[in-house]
Amino acid sequence: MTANPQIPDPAGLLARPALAVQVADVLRGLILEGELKGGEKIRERELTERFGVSRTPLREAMKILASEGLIDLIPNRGAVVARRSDAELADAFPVLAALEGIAGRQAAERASDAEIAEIARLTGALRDAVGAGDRPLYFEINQKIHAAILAASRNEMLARTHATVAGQIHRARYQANLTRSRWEKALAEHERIAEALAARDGAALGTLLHDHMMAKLTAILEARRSGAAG
Amino acid sequence: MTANPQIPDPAGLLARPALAVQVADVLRGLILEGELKGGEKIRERELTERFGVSRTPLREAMKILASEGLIDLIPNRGAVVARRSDAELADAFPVLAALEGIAGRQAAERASDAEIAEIARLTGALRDAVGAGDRPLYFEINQKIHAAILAASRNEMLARTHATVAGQIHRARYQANLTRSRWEKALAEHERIAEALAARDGAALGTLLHDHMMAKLTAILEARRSGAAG
DNA sequence: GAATTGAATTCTGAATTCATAATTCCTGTC
DNA sequence: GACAGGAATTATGAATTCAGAATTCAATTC
Repeated sequence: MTANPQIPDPAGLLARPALAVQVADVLRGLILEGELKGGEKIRERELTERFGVSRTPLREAMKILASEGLIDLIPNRGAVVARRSDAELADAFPVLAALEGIAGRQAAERASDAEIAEIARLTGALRDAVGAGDRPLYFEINQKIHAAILAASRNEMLARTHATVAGQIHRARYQANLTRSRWEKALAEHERIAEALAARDGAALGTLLHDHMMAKLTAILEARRSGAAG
Repeated sequence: MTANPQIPDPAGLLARPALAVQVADVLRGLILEGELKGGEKIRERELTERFGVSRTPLREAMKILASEGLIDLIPNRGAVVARRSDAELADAFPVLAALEGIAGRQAAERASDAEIAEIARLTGALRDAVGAGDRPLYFEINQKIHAAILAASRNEMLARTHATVAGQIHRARYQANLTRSRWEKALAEHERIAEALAARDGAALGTLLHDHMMAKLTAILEARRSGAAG
């Protein structure tokens, strides 16, 4: 008999995740995909009908997303999809850059050879996407590379933290209507990143990833300034 | 008429936070204060009676804390207070160190003179606490200094991210049964931190805070290794 | 015709109820 | 006496219900 009652073995063999967690995942997807836009009000009734669940798990899911910063809860008035100001974006990127920096340093130490090869392959595909002028494909591969580096860092806490911060500025990253010159610079940065990883040079990789992210911020803010607000 | 239904002005003048959020705050406090220990099972019934609320807001609160990583939800078996392994601690500290590093860099730029003076004052109090051999006081002031630097960085996203990561390893930080020599080294580090802030030397402050945090990790892991596990 | 007040409707907040899964304890058997 | 099986109890998951706040719309007055 333990004095502290404990769960012996989470196992999770056939344990289905709670409905609220599933709903949160779907809702998060809707927000990240842009189907629910920033500033938009969230109607409980509408979503319960859409998902076919009652209000209880939906409201629990909304609490989860609010704690992630994806939506804002306003007492007695429901929830709205969070809208990030330029100032908040500018604040978030140094945080993301620092997180990617550590990810790079740890990935250089911990990545398997297979992971390094995969990232090299993705970088090649990125070059092809730039050559073909395919922006959606570029964004997709770009995201895969960053996710692969995060995974290769073998740091669960880092990955979770990164995902939370990145989620809050996710949509902004696709607003960067990048110019050809910025696009090619970004590709060059990615190729140096792949090289540093292949050489397992953690310090260089960390710095490259950090600077890459900060350059992205500059590009996004410029794009926001030139293109009129949405 | 907006196509996107929007909340005109959150205002929040007399808007009380939702009961679930209040419950989450209290529960978080219980976990951080150590009243609910790692691995301990959370009984809904017990807590609803203690807080005088129904299960609904309590369950919403538990979803919030789970998304913060403070508790683990096990489907159909309730929740347990998360227990962090040494490996997870070792993963968390580089993340925290990086976050404090940016905090330092931004605080050097953005802190008001009053904030700098306050941190200098707290550092003096820290020296007194070391002189008096008062460890609880030392921990308290130490935490206030780090919080003050975070606040001075004027970066809400950074503060929130830091709080989330720090919360998950909070209790471990007080396990560091620090030796006299480590204690005095930490104090010296704090005095250099205060100096760098006074000089508004962001690069130095960032590095000092980063290294300070990593040194703390080393001390904690050593303390855990020598002292038997709890 | 515009503005303000008040009633009706709609939505959110929280408690309660119902269903289902897990744990515990007892009984019977080997 | 120990182990296996099963019933009873207890806890969790989710839907429903009830209460209260906010929004909307209409009516009245200036």
